[in-house]
Amino acid sequence: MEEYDNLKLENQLCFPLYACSKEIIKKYKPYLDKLDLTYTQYITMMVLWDKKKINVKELGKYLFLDSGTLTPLLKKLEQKGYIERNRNKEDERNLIISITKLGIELRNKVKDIPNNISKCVNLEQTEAVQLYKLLYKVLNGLK
Amino acid sequence: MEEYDNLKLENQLCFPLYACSKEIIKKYKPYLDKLDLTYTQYITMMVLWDKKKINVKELGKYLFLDSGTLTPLLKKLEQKGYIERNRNKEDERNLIISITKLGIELRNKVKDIPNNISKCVNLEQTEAVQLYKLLYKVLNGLK
DNA sequence: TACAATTAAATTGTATGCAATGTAATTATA
DNA sequence: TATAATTACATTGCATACAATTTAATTGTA
Repeated sequence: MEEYDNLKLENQLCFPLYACSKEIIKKYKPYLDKLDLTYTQYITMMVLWDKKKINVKELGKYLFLDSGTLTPLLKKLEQKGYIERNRNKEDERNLIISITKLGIELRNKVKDIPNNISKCVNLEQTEAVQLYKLLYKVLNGLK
Repeated sequence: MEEYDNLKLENQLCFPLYACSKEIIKKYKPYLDKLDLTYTQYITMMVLWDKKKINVKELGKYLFLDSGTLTPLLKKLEQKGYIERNRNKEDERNLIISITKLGIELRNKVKDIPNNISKCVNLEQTEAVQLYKLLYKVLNGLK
């Protein structure tokens, strides 16, 4: 082992994570472009399809994003009519994001995306599961 | 399996990739901040430490980045004195990036970063290797 | 050899992503 | 209860990312 081997790009763990993430997100683009959605908007809608109603703080926890990213993004989703933004009457600090009828309908238009993306990723089912588990182990174990 | 289960955030493979990548990059921040480097600048330097001289196109292939990202980034690294930017005399379209003495010396200052990051990531050595292999399998197999 | 096609960077425009700061509402406490 | 501390979101500033376009240099070809 040479002195600087651990500083080689091909010996990093973070780099393939970073590259992989970006390259797969690019694969979403043709599908999301048709719906005028970005990847970040898409995963935000995923949380909304599930939760229907959630405040920005909670949403940020699910998505690993902060208000600096979410505030403008949520305004855009509101403009498109997929969500509503309303202050919580009990605690005006909280902004409650709720999905609209149009937002719920959007789900039908993205139904096939996950399958199409799976086809791009050349992994056996067992490998995909393994990768998934390892990623969540890292994500939940970071210190 | 419900109709929309494949649209749940927790059933995506790309999302943990995306989140994991970002969260680990945040762990680099305190170390890189001290050196006034960003993560992207850091991995760019990794290629330069290895190759000494490379044009933008080639560099982009290694890093999965295009000239739109690299051009301003390389100008910043030039300002900091870590690289030089010179046109290839044989083919003026090519911009040759070469590492400077200061750039080579920088390597000594980042030597401990990989070890420090490894400590943040709660994986056994075998798991890390497994993750690494799966990531490169995805990266090289994307279609 | 003119000129079309290709190539490599640079530029432009849009959307993140995040640290740091600001603001307003709420909570804790002296 | 006045005010200090905390909290949630918004704003600002900087650095990516990347698609699309432009520019300049080179190559291919009629």
